[in-house]
Amino acid sequence: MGANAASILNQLLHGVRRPNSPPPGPGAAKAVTQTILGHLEAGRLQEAVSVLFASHEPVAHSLYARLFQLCSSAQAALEARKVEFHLGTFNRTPPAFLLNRAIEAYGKCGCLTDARELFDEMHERDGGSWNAMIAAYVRNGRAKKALSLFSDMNASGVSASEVTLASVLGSCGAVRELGLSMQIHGLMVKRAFCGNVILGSSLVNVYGKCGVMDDSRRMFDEMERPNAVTWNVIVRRYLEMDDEREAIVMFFKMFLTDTRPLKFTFSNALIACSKICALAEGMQIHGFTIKVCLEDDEVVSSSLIDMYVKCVELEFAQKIFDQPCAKNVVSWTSMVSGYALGGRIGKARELFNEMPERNVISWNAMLAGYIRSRQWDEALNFISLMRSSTKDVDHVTLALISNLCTGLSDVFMGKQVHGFVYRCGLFSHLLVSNSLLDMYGKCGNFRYARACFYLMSQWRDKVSWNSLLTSYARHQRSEHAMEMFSEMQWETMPSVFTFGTLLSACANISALDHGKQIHGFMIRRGYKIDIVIRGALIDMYSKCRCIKYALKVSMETAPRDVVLWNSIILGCCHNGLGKDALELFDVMSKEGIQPDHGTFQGLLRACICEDLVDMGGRIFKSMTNVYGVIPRLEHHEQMIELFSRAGWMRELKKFVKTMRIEPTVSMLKRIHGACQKHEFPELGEWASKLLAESNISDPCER
DNA sequence: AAATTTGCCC
Repeated sequence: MGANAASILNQLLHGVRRPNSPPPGPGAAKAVTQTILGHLEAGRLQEAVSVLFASHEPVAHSLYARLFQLCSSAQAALEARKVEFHLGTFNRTPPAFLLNRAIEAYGKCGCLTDARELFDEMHERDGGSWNAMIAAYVRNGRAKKALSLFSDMNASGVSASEVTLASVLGSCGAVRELGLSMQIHGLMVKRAFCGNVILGSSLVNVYGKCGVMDDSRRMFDEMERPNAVTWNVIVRRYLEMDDEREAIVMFFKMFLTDTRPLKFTFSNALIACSKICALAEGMQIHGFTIKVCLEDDEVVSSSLIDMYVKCVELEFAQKIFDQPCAKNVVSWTSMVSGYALGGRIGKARELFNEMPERNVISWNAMLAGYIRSRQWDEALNFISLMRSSTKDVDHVTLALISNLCTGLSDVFMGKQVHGFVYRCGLFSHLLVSNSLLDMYGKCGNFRYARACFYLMSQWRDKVSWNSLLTSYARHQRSEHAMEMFSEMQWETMPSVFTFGTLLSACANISALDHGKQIHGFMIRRGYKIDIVIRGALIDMYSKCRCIKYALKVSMETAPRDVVLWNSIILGCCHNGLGKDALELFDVMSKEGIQPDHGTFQGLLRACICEDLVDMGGRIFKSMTNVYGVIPRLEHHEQMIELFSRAGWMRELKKFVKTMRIEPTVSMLKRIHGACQKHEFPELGEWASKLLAESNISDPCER
């Protein structure tokens, strides 16, 4: 494109230079220069260049240099070409330093072809020419080109200056060129460039980007006077290596020096706090921002709001958000997201509706809220609203819609999402393909799940493996899940997510040895035994009839959440310890944990195995009256089981007749059986009549 | 500077 434009320009130029135009009189050049300077002083670069262009006399080198510089900062490619043409036409061999300025100007304008042509045609290149050309590549994101030119430079015997090395190190960071960076580091030591703070910071940066944080930190510690940029780099690199603690520590260290943090450093440190919910540190940083009068800055206040949102301190976030200067799309989206993911969907939607402008991220934040709180219908409505309000749909939107299909167990809709993803060319996006894989797997469509999994061979990660593994385990294919685990280790490392699933698989097939091996493996390899893993361990040990271990794991350490308690209570029931289960419920209540559906299934199961019919009845009533947990189908089934086993037929009748739900076929069968055993025909006939009717209306249910 | 996939009980 550049060459094409240049050739058109050449034609134009030849038209301008008429051969029979009168020769310029004496003093004409001076007049031209004056006119040009006049235009420049008034900021009219275009006019100045036009005057030069029409003139048939060379001007002073310094004027060319100034024009090139102005073209650079104004990013005026056409003007730069005109100046270069004039320079080349009226100077047989223009000095290298001027041509270097031209290369710089082309680089700044993004005209790499022009820059390179000029560079290649130069008769005499100096170090500056190489620098200018390398910098042009770097500026336009062509890191590999920059590095290959650097190698040409070395081959041609030109020695690199500090300026060159700074550009080159930047490119090394972009393409993770650790080897070359280390060579440059060596060269810097040899040429005593190590005191150069820009080069030092570049090395801290490049080592961090290449993932060798220890080297990055050593370089940082060796630097005598790290500046604000150096500090920013080290904080940022720790953050990107997921070492949020160290990022925060470095930020606080910085505050002990006299260096004033850049506002980006504030936001980097705040992001680190957000990621690990470090509220106390975040609040201290908030204090610092006030101290240096940056709390009103747009970027800093957005970061503060997001920090409070992520630490679930919505009141604090709201307080900052209420300041007029803090309101922009980003902070607004943070607030919506905070309320939405915190379950305060109504408040989130209110705020969303008030937004003066929204982008795709704002829409996604709201949609994520509906899906997180399993409000499927609202999510569907919101999606149609989104489709009619904006053209914006990105990979996150598609992953969210795929999750919605998973929640609805709607493979049909899921396939439509898949088709849409395919047409957008987004299937190779890891987030999207993982969501689709998960959708097929969780819906039990293993043919499609497998197909996705193989198509993803080139880019799948441990999330893909975990997702498929879990889908198998949840569809009663635990052995298959265990086999996949061995296969998985050829490709990626297992994570706590993997072990959570595997332990549950072991529990379901009573594979105590496997379960113990996993437990031991996790301890030996230093995996964190978090609350989910502890729940899975308790479940595994108790289902494998190893209640001693189960109780040991459960009582070892707090905290315990409701799922963990449910595992303990159910675990006791599995081992015939109903009374203990009921006692443990009191301990759970004393810890202030609210029971849920699962808890009551455990308690009713305890009553069944201990024949505590009265107690069961009281517990069932307390669900609605005391705990506000609406009994589900399973609880009704358990009550029927409880009365039937004990032969409490009148109570059974009363319960069945006052149930708020329709009796299922399996309930009717259980009732019918009990009535026969305990000779209670009045209810038995009712049950068999209903069974006969359901056989006609629903032949599939048998 | 904001949204995003995988795990335990029922």
